[in-house]
Amino acid sequence: MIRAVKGTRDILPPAISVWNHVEEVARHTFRAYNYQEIRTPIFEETALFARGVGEETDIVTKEMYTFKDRDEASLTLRPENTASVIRAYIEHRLDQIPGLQKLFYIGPMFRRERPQKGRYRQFSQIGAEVIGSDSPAVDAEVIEMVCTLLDACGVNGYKLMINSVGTPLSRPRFVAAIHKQLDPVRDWLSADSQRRLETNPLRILDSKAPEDQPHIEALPSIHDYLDEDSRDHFARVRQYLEDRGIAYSVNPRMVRGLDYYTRTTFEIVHEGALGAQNSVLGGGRYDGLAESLGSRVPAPGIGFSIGEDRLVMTVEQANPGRFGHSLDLFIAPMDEDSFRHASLIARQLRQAGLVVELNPAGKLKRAMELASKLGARFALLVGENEIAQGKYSLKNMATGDQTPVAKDDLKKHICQKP
RNA sequence: GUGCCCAUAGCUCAGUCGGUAGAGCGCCGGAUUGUGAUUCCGGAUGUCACGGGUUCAAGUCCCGUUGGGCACCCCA
Repeated sequence: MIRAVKGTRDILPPAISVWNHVEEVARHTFRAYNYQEIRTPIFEETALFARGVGEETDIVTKEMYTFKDRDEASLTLRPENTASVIRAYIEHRLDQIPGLQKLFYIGPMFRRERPQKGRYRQFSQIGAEVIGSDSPAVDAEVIEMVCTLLDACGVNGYKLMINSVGTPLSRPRFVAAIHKQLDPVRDWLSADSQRRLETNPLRILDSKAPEDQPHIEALPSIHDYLDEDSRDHFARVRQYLEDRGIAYSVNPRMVRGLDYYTRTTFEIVHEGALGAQNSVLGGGRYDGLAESLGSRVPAPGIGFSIGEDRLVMTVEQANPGRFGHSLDLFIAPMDEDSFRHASLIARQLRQAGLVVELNPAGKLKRAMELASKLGARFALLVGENEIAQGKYSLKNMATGDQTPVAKDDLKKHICQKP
């Protein structure tokens, strides 16, 4: 038997209805904040991600699905979408369009990791980018929007964390400080952190190893090493969040795994359905990304991405069974003539916007059983008597009440709230 | 990439000391005429994940593979 490949999965009804709901809420929220959708290809030249995400990142060094095209070009299934959006921004000279570019996307990403709860090799992200401004006002609006989106999904109890990671100019000074303090004690660090000291010292900050904790706590804060502009930027972001009544905590240990982040970074975690992968959403500012991808004009930006799989898990837990498919009317014709007659009724009611299932002619008992199993709100019995009288037997499946209704009154009866 | 746990019917799971496969739910059919969700009766569930080994005999013990779960690394 051929099965879905490791780390991928089928999303079947009724689970799909939660996905649709989340996506509808997202689109609605994006529209309110004046974002427009962008769709970029699902694969790109490998160099885009290598340069955009960072040559030394885990994503690039060990998680990408990279393959050779027939002409030997190296292509990669996108592991994230920010680099692609910036590529499109540069390629189509979107800087020439008046105002900021506020773009959102929903779609699959691919990373070859070991699957576990909340982590898949093909997963979906809902994300957005605002390109063309380095104002902290934009940061605050973006963060407000993601909170609005989670609220609209009915997610409660999430925690917003923010931080500033400085700039490519200020960060090396902090990294130097980490080395100065940790190099002498490196033998006492966890094996992972000893490795990180070489590859990405910032990562040591959020190490979970118990033996690292005393050394981490002794480290200075990254905020002590921020340049003047970054410090001012961060203060204003905080001010704007407070103006909006958005609860947050500053987490100076929060470092993100992609090289392009500058200044503001943020993350939302939710305890509950998500196991160890409790991060629902992450994002940050990337003021130098466009130029590192070859833009001749500066294009500062900020963006985020929501792990849709994780958001769906959280929404499902908060509202179990709430987004099921609904069937307004099940039509049960009793014989061939009734079926042909009923098909016209079905067509009319479907055009009127109702969800209608037209059963083939057959035994009424079986039809009623099926109507019940399908969760139909109403059943419509169509037989010789009904056709002769011009009134059809409409049965409310919840109450069992059954009344004769003329064709033109059917919609009115079915649309009545029980 | 590393570690631990797991794999029996569509689903959730029993399966004793190694002796030839079971339950509940669901599914299908029936209980005379045109009425479901609630009754009663009946039926089919299956390469016991796959491959090898030990044994007279393997769902059961051993090895490998694949898949899944959880955690680490890392991230959404």
